[in-house]
Amino acid sequence: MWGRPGYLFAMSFHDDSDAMEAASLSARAMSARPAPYLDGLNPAQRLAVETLDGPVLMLAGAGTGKTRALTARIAHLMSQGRARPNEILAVTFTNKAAREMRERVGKMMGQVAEGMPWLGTFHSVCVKLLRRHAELVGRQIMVNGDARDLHLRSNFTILDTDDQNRLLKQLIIAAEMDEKKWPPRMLGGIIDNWKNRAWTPDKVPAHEAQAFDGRGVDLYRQYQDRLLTLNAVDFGDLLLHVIHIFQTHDDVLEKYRTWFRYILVDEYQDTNVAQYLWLRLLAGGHRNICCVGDDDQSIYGWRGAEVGNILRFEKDFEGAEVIRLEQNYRSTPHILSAASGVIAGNKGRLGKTLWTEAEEGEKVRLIGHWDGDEEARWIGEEAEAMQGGTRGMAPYSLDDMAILVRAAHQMRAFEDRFLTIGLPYRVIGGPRFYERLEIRDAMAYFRVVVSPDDDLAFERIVNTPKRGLGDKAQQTIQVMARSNGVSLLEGARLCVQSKTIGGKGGKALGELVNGFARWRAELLDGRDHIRLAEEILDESGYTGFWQNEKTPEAPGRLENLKELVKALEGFENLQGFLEHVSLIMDNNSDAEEEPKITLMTLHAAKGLEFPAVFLPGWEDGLFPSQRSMDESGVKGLEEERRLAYVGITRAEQVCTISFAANRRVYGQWQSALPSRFVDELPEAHVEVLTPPGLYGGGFGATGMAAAQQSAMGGGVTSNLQEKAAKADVYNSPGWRRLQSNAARPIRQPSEAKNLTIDASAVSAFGTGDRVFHTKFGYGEVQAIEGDKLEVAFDKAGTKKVVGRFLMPADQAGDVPF
DNA sequence: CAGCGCTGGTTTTTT
DNA sequence: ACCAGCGCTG
Repeated sequence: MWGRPGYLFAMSFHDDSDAMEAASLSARAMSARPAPYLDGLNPAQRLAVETLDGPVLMLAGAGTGKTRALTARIAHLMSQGRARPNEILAVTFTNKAAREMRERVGKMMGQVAEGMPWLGTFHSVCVKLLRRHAELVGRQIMVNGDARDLHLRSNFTILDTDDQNRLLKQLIIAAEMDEKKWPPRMLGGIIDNWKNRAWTPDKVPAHEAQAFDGRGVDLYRQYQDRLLTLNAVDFGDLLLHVIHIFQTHDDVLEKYRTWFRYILVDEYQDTNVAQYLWLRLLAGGHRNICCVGDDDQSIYGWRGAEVGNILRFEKDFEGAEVIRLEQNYRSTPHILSAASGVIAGNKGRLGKTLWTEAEEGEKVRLIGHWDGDEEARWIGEEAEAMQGGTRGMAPYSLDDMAILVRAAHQMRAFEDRFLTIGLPYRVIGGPRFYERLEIRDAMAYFRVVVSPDDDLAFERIVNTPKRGLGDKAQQTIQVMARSNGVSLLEGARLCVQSKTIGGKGGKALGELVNGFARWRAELLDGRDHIRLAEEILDESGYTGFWQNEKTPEAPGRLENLKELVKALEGFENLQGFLEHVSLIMDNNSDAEEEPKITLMTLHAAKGLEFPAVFLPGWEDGLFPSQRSMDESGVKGLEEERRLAYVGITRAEQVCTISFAANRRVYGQWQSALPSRFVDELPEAHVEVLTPPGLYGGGFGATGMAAAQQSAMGGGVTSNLQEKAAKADVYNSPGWRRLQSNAARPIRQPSEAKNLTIDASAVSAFGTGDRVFHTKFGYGEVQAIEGDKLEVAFDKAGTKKVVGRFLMPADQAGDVPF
């Protein structure tokens, strides 16, 4: 991209030459030749890139090229000689966003991006700062009557939620509270909330004092003390501690204010109070801060994000330049208009008008269904049909399609349906890689080897795999450790030595303790850390434990463990790995072979785009979510509306919204009205599709059959109730409009049946065969109907599944009894 | 210590 | 309807 001179110039940032010198050099270099990174930017983007001084708010609507502008701005800062790569602070929320930005700056500038150590998530930047200044965090703590001055050390560990909960549980039990009524997770949530608002225990306001049975603040303080003694922090602390350091050490703050000449913030609408304070502190000197965001896409209020931050930007940073990116490069006019129509229902927006030069394209498609199952069936068929091109549209690959749901449980209906018809799909979301049980266990082993004092990690794995060390034995270890003032591992060693724990458990514990001694010695010897990691997992019996496990998840877990060991390659040693893994590792998407339709929540879809998007479940109560409205009133509703906006604006060409009149909710059939958001869609941009059987003669035979089927399937609802439900639905404005707009049926029901099935997979099984399914585990074939097999799974019950998702059980490593 | 049955809860999720 | 987490029993 950049020619040779630019590249050389860029490299010069790495030497220690004076910045002013660099500036004039750069000015000359740049005036010689236009800056290629400015090419193709529209006027607004260009303004956002070139307005370098003072506070800038880049209001970037969906699909308006904000990442492009942001990266160009970084390139511009560097090539103008305004800052060296290491003097730019650029923060994002997710590792993914950080990685993306790094890559794009890299492409633009050559290797310079490698030299941007301060491009990262809020948390990773804070870790870096905190490791430098850990000793500034500390206080006096009373331990057994003595006042002890404790402070954090720079090799502190970062606790995951699991560690956190176990710690809180101990505190709650010690406080003699009923942990049923006052669960640790709840306390964790409260404390998290407080930390999001940058409240240390002494700053929690009085009106929150009754939290957690009036003990919340006290337990919070104890928790913080406990963390300090463990030389540990949680995620919230990363920001909190840094803020505290900045607030109490002017010299440190001043140093970073000067050092970070320019600050860039991505997704500013998602910042919480703590992040906001952090930014204000750092930008307080020169105020060269550029925040990028879109108030209309603020969907994380429930976890502390403050839309207010972005709404208040001009007040907070006086004289701020607000630049709107409004040209959309993603979606068709119909889709944009539909999205704009919906979001217009919100009050107090900063306001933007998205426009596009794109072809008009398809209208947003709206379709109502009798129930959730039928909705899933219809979307499945539509997705199949769209691969070949249907309704006069171009063909789409499954990779180009996504189904975005409000709540994760909605995905089930689709998964069931897709498994039945053999439509390949992929689910995005679920637990992150490093949150998985087996990964945390493995990491706990590594942690104990690296820091033998890590009691939380030791506790986690002392009886995993099972070593015959129950509560009793573990308490004995605790007592031994505490009375000798040593770590749990050391306490365990003493228990073995003194035969306080004997028998089978004692023997196993002895082996474990010896193991740790051996691994630690090897670690200190500088043994190859990948080998060492494998050795730890094998010799501890952890790998073997999963090998013997016959659950459907076991093979996957072993796979993950391999993946974990592979990830070690990127690090010099175990210490380095542990330091970064909790912040850096995310879902690594394995290389995909075959096209698949994507299934995910609306939240997970933010920032993504797809040519064709399905938005099912637009029913009041589900979406907007009743709970959201109950708990947060109008604010909640507005956030839901933004979620709708995010959903629609994910679509590039085809956006299909649907709702069902009846849905099984917690096992009960419930009828629902179409979402109020359906009524907010501007009619001119919506085409109403006709569901199979619903129209052309009122509630036709097929529709009724479907209704009865579902009623029978549910086994609960009477026909009368069905009719009542129907009447309700028909009274809703959305449904009435749906009817009045209903176009004649365009689509012939048969056109969707064109999926090819691997014939060999079907014939490969016979009744009575043992088979393995990656999701349902092992089972036995009960019956074969065409391409579908009825399988009685050992754990998952009887399901109808397409043959291609099955493999013979013996090939899956099943040892028959 | 493992396995079973009971209970309660059930939006969204990052770091 | 379904799952997770807990306590009881063998």
